[in-house]
Amino acid sequence: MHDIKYIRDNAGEFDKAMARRGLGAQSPAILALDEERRGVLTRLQEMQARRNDESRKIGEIKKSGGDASAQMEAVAAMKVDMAAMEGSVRDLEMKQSHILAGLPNIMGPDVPDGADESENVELRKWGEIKSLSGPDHVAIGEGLGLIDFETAAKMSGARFTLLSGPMARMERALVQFFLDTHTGEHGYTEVSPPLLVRDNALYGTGQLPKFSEDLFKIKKREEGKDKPDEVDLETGRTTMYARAATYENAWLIPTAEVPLTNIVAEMIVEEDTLPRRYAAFTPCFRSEAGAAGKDTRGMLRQHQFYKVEMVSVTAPEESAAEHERMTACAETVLRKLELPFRTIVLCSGDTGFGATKTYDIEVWLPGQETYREISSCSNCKDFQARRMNARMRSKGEKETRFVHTLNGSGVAVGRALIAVIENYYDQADGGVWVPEALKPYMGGLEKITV
RNA sequence: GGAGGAGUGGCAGAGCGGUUGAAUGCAACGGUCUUGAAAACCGUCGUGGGUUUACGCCCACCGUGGGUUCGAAUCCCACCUCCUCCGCCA
Repeated sequence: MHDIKYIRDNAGEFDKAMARRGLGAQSPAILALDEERRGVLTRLQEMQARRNDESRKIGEIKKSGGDASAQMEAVAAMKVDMAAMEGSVRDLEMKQSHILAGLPNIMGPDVPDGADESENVELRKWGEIKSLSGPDHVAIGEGLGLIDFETAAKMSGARFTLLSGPMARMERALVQFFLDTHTGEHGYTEVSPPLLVRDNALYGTGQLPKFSEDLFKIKKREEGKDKPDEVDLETGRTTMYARAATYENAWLIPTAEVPLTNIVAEMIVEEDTLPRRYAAFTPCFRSEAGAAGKDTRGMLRQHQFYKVEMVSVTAPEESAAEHERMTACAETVLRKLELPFRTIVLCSGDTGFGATKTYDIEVWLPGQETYREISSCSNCKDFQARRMNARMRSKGEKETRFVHTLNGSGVAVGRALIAVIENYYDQADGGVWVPEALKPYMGGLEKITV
């Protein structure tokens, strides 16, 4: 959400920032609307002031036993005009906030210009690539009989995976390792948040209203429709989305960023309790509506995956440094896993809606002979805070300021599993070595073999 | 699912339909006192918005949205949320 005052005072700057997002000049329309809104508002308020005055007089007249019917009639006559103006103000306000809520965040000056992901800029590389190429996780996992896409598809459709045995355990081991590292060494507080959230939470982090098609929604069962007994006995199909009759219109979280960031929604936090650092392990649900046909092989892009997420809430002055720190925290777990990675800064065309600046960490995948995203760390500054009204107060200060929020994967568990499988593959026997860091979580197992 | 209760400022908690934006307490801030601090005392102290060069003036906000009224925190309706008890349940 953008500050209309900022746009009023910095229309040129604002339009330049939107131009970097590939948008035309936004301020003329916004400012015209704003002016109209304020014009009507001022006239309405003048009328309200007059009404209040008259009403007060009526009260006085009546108290002293006089006849106030003339005044009462006059005020009653004003009501028609006032109602119209109220409607018009509300209308204009809604139009305005609709426009403002739909515009992306202003990017940092140090974000490189570029049209798409091909123009992202590599910042650093780490690790020795031991296998430049090799079988992908699908071949390896199916060879071991521990990754099963067909069975998952049977019950759930495309973009689901079923892991079993030591492969399932390794996924859990990654989760444990990531969380233990971030809570034990990086100062994050572990959180186990709700996975179903309301509209306003998703609005706060910026997924709504623009990106609803990327999400899964729990729909209320309509009375008389979608009943469990309406399952078609021949096909076994039903149109029912959920049986939770008491819970309606919730969304499955696409990332723990949503519940974690919303912890501070509607709050005024004392500055000395900042930074707040939260880490959570959660499933993530994404419809992948815009990715049809993309990454269809394997478990790289799923409707459901696990992720350990980091969220920081900081004072405005601290967010840039926190961004670097958070990215380093994500890199650390990859270092400990000895997985080769590179860190890039996303160019203007690839930076997400709510971010001012985003670092992606990409891990080397021998099966694809390329680096693929495994973490994304963004500084949203006050963009989300404004939307969710998350503020802070400094010691001794009276006024509040919006906090800055940051989020980053620490890291995506499914993709980390892919990276381990492919980078620790032993072509001699088709097995997968267990990374040193994961051994404590694998009961000391050295290697996954047939 | 059934039956009740409640939503007011940073927090707690009052509030006959007519200067109530809202008592009181706590917290916070400024000051007096003190070597310093505490205590005590005095004072300040909600948010958002419009307008003004400025002092200021004005408007809105007591869960949300409607309604009644000349006038609503206060009355009516709907909704949302939270709490308690019962039932069911991992």
